[in-house]
Amino acid sequence: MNIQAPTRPGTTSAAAAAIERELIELFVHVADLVGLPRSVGELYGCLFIASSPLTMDDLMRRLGLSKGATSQGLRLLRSVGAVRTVYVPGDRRDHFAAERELRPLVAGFLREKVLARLRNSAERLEAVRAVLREVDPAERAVLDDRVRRLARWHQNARQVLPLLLKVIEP
Amino acid sequence: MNIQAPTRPGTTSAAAAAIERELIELFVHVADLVGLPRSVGELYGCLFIASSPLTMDDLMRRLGLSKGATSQGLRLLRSVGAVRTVYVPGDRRDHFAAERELRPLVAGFLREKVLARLRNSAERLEAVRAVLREVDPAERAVLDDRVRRLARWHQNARQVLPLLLKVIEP
DNA sequence: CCTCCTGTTCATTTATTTTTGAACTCGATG
DNA sequence: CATCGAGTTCAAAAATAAATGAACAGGAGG
Repeated sequence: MNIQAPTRPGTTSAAAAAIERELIELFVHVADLVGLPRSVGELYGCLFIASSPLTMDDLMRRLGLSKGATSQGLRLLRSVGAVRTVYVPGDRRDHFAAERELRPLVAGFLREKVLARLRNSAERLEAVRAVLREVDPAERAVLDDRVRRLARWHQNARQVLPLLLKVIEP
Repeated sequence: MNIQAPTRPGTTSAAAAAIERELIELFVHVADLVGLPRSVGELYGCLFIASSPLTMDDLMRRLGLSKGATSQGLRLLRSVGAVRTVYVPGDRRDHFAAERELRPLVAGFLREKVLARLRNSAERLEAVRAVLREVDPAERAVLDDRVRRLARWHQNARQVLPLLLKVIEP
C-alpha cells in the first residue's frame, strides 16, 4: 500500500479547488499580457500554487493538457527561469517547482524575451545609419531626425530595464 | 563601395525608400513585442517617418492595407495616444500625425493596455481572499501563502509603473 | 540485447487573431 | 432631399499561433 501524506492530494474541498482554478486563471491572464500561450500560464500557475514539486504527468492530469504542450510549456518556463527541476530520490521522473519570487522571474523574462529583441533592434538601427550616410544630404534631413529619435528610444529602453529590476524588491 | 540610383528631384531615392522600409519593419517588431498586430506597427511607423501628416488614403496606398484595417489600426493608435488627427484647411479628410516622444507613448500604452488588467487582477485577488476566509484553516495555510505572495506581486507592479514613466525623459 | 518508462519532436489539426471588403452611417454640398 | 466623399462596422476569409498525439530518442534495469 502506497501511503501519501493524507492532507495533500486527494482532500481538497470544493472551495479550495475553486480558489485554485481562479488563481490559475489569473496566471493565464498574466501570460496573455506578456504574450505567452494560455497553457504556459496554466502550467506556471499550477506549480506556483502546488505545495510540492509536480511531475509532467501530474500537470497533464490536473490541467488536461497534452504531453506535447506540457513538455514545450515547461521548456519555455525553464528557459526564462520561471521553473526549475527538483531531484526526488527514488523517482526517475522530473519534478518541477515554480520560482515564486517576482524579481528573478521578471529578470529572466526580460533577459530571454526582451533583451534579445533590443539587441536585434540595435543592429538594425546601426545598419540603417550606415546606409543613411550614403544618401544625398538634401534628402537625408528628415530621415536623420527620425533615426536619431529612435536611437534615443533605444537608449532609454536600455536604461530602464536594469532600473526596473532594481526597484522590484527581492 | 555602394552604387547609388540617380536621384530625380521630388522623388525618394532607392536607398531612402529602403531605409523607410527597414524602419517600418523595426516598428512592426516593436508592435509584435507589445502584442499588437503587424498592421498597427506599419501604420505607426509610416506616420513616425512621414515629414507631414498623412490621410487614411495615403496610408492605405503606401502600406497596401485595406480600408478596414487602416481605420481600425488608427483607432487603436489614437486610443493609446500614439497618433492624433491634425486639421488641414480646405481638406475634409482626416490627417494623422504620430506622437514621436517616447514618454507619452509608453504612458498611453500602459494606461490603456496594462493598467486596466492590473485593476482586473486586483478585483479577482480580492474575491479569492473573500472565499478563502470560508475555507477550513487546516487546508488554508498553503493557499494563504500563495495569495499573499500574489498580492505582493501586484503591489510591486503598481509601484513600478509610475516610476517607469518618471525615468523616461520628456 | 530487449523492454519499459520518461520525455521530446514535429506533422497535423484546431483555435484564435487579423485582414478584407462590401454594406453602412454621417455630414457636407449642390 | 438626392448624391457624394470620408470613415466605420462587421461577417467572412485568410493568416497565424497553439495544441494534439503518434513516432521517436535515450537511458535504466533486467
